[in-house]
Amino acid sequence: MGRQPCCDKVGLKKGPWTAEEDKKLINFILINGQCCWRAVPKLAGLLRCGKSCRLRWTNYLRPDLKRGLLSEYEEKMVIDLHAKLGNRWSKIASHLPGRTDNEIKNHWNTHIKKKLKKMGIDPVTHKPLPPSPTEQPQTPQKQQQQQHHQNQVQEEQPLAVNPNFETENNQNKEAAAEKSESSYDQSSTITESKEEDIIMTPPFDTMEVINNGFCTDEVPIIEPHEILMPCASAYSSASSSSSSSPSSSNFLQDLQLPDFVWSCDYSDSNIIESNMNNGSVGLWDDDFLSSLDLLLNEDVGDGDRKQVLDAQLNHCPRMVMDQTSWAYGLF
DNA sequence: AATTGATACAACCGCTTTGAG
DNA sequence: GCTCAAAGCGGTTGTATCAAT
Repeated sequence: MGRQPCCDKVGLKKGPWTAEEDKKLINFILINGQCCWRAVPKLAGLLRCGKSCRLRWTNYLRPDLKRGLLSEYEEKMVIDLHAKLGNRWSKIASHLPGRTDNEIKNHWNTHIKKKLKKMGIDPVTHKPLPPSPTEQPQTPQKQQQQQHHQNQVQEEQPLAVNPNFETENNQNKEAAAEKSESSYDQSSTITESKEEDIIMTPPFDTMEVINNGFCTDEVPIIEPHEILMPCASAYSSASSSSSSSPSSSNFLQDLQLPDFVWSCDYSDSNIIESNMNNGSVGLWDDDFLSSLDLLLNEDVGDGDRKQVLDAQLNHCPRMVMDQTSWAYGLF
């Protein structure tokens, strides 16, 4: 009974990925799509654990990833979502297309935490930090008043980070309503949807703090719709502004990938439509696929190339349709 | 120029959840 | 219904880079 272990861990490579390994992984997933990570290393000719391949793909190689610093808007969303969801990074990441849980987690630990502390906000509870011993301690009455005020804020100002949230909330409510209609056990359904779907009101008005006092001067203000960059330049700028391992920094240059639009703003379908209409090259456009094919199959003779390309193009629609996390799945 | 400390982020580890057998 | 591998997830570590001394 049971299955074979995911990997025997003997002779498996660890540490930073090389451009060659990235190339192999990209090539494999281009052809086969994401399936059965256990088999990926063997089939792709990698001395890596399947888990490692999955992480490398989801956190770094996935084509719909945005790179670079989080925009002010994204930071606000992260803070707000963290207030509601806690350290459930994958849940938070699901609200930020193109961002991974790992990326958000890292950004939280390195940037946002400090900023919140600087502002006198506890990054764990999202409540004002207790006064330092040098400050006058609050009387119980004052604390009660403050708590009362927070409760009022909670009641009076349902969170509205952005229109999408409102839509989501409505959708969640509708979903919850549907659930309750279809389920006899209403109480458990509601509890579950509260837990998983409904965006709860934060313990205090985070956005007020953000809007009034959030220090954003350390972060370049880039609205999501502005993040539409030629791949090569985007990566070179990202790698020049941030430190990353030699193997991972600028890996696209290592791979000598052609220029194309590596990421786009999934939050604005109009922009996507506009880009598609005006002929901007999306990642999985035929142009890209043929370019990448030329790269990845550079050792394939001209006669074989068309055959390989056709085979890959046949596979790609399946891959795109299969992966809901991918951009086109969001349309 | 060398050393040290801080920072950022990719990758790993180990626990939990999911689902196939 | 049980077992166990696969996948998912969050916490932690390792390492490259940069700035300060």
